[in-house]
Amino acid sequence: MSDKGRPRSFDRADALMRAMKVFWEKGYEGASLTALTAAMGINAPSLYAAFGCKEALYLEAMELYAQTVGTDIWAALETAPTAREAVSRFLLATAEAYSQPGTPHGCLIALGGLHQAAVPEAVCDALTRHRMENTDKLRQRLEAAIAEGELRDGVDAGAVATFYATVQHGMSILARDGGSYEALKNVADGAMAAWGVLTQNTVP
Amino acid sequence: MSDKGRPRSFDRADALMRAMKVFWEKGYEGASLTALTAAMGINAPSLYAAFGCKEALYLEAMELYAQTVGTDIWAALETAPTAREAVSRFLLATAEAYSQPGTPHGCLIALGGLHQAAVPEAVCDALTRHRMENTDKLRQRLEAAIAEGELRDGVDAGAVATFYATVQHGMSILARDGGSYEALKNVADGAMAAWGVLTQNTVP
DNA sequence: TCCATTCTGTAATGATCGATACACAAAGGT
DNA sequence: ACCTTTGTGTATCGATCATTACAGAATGGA
Repeated sequence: MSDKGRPRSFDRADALMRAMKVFWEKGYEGASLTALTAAMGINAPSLYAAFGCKEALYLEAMELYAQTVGTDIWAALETAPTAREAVSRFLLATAEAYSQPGTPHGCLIALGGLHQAAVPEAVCDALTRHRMENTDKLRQRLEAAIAEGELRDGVDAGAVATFYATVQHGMSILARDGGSYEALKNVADGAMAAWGVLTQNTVP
Repeated sequence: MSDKGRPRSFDRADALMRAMKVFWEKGYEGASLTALTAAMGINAPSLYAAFGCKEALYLEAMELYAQTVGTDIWAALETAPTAREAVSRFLLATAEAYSQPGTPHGCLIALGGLHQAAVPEAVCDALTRHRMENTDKLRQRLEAAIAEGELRDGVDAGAVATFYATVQHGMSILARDGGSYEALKNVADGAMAAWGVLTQNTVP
């Protein structure tokens, strides 16, 4: 029913990926329609026909980021045999991703929507929600480790998860400031240095 | 020589403080001239006569932030008797400042200029430089501790400083996401949990 | 008192923003 | 071949952005 009319002359998925990179580098407010259409190789009306509006395009780009770049980073959480290894690999994957040449440094989601006034409410909310969900993934992995007996019963999984998520967010800023892979790895190692003490603490 | 002509009808320092709060909450790009002049209680020509342009106003506001809010946070570095206590107090002061009711959450400097394209180059550079200088303050305190014998000779002061600065940057994002004082303190405690291991490591 | 100087408020500047009106092109269905 | 439907390119929309012309108001100095 929808294969009538003139066919689209560009690859929607490819255009979305290009838009994602622009948003990643410049942020929502820094990515002008002019910059977006130039990078996507299309004109404004095509963008609006295919994606709705800038806000909707951003939300799609954010999801694409989460499902491509994000997946690389978070995959370790589910494949590593122990929680400690999972968090360690997660941080090292972060260090690697954030210093990857050819892509913007730091995380689209961590660095986006930090100034409410500069961004539509829905975008700000979606970004905050994503950050929360990521913290939650860490927490769930830690809780699984408690259930499996790797970690002591009573370890505050939420607190530990918040700590590692926060370190990762800081790594985005470090990456934006030009921090090298070594600098990022150093932070990852530093955070893992807290593991022993953190997983000894119990909820009071 | 300059007390000729019609006197200024507003308090420049007060207006700058109000502008600082707007930039703090909204960021450079989110703070429109309309919002700035409204908060400052003056009209655009008065703003331009007193501060030059938006970019110059931002740079002044940033310096004011560093010398007021910033000083509260960094004071501990110089007053605490040991480096460990200095860093610990620094992180706790951060947790307190970033959750202070009545002020925007998180740090103006940590959260500013993270998207180059959305901000004048000079602003972006000044913010990055400030973040670097802050890391340097930590490093210098750690090096002093090495010189004094508190820390082992060979501890990588730069690496430890980068770790704690990065954690603090992450705390700004946590604060923006509504993280409570308890959540922020929890991160501070987590970072301090790494102290023992970090200060055992030596440069290879 | 009159002038030079500086500030204030109104109102407007050109530039850029996100978003579209419109006419034409390219496809399928009949 | 014709109609319907949808995408494309040009050119433009009103809104908002940062910035400023301009005329009047308020001061000190002559």
